[in-house]
Amino acid sequence: MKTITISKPICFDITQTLMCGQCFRFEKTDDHTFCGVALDRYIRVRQTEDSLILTTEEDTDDSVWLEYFDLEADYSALASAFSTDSVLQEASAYANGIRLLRQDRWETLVSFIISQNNNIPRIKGIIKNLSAAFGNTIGNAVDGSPVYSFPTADALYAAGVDALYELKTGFRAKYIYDAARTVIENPGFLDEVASLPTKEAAEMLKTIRGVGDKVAACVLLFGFHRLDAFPIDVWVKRILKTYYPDGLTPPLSGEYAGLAQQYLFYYERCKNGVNI
DNA sequence: TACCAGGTAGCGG
DNA sequence: CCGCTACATGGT
Repeated sequence: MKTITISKPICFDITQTLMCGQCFRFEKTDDHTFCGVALDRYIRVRQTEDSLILTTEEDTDDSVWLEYFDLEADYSALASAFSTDSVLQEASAYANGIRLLRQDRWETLVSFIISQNNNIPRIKGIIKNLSAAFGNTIGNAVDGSPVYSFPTADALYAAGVDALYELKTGFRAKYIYDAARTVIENPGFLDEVASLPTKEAAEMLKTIRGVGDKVAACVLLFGFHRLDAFPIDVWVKRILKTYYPDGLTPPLSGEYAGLAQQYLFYYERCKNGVNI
């Protein structure tokens, strides 16, 4: 194991970034420390006044994590596009520590299939159980318990739909299985999605059973770093109804609409006292 | 008990 | 092209 220290850029907060609902594999262990799995590695991350301190395996260097946490982008510049909108300005002032992670595509796809009509604690539980059952052991947590990678498509396909159902995935079991079948039958599927403009990419993702507009938008935003993808869930629906009766107009329809969405989503949930 | 949770497919109109 | 509902599960 080794420890990496990264000087903390402005507009970065580890708690906001890991608790804003974009990822499901981190647990908070104290005020500023999180443990979890990213890029098939077990990591511990802690934020101090001016640094991000990251403990991980020897086989990665700083650049891997700079990229994963998207620390090289100037979020203050991105957010400046929102200053024309008073609601969004308030949300972004509150949530401006969020960074849009560059997560694994396949994991993001399955995770957001699981997310449908579900709540975040239970989504995390299902993903943990799936990983323990069909992932690979990648090390041990601080308490000694084994840590597992997210299962490959091959592993989930081999497991079969019944085994997925056993892990309390409910009606989503057949959707997860269909996603695995899709990427196995067409190994270039996710690359092709990545090559398409956002709208066409969403249509391609939606050929998988259980992937609709919202899941596709989340997969594109969190797994393909498409900052123009705009997921509309129950929270965003309420926000739109209350503050945006005229529908999606800029900046909610612009090239950074997805970042705006995350600011609004996180702000609204915190305002309503939702603990993730 | 009924309703909700980062929704979607399948149906009838 | 709507709008409506079943769908698994666990928490409140």
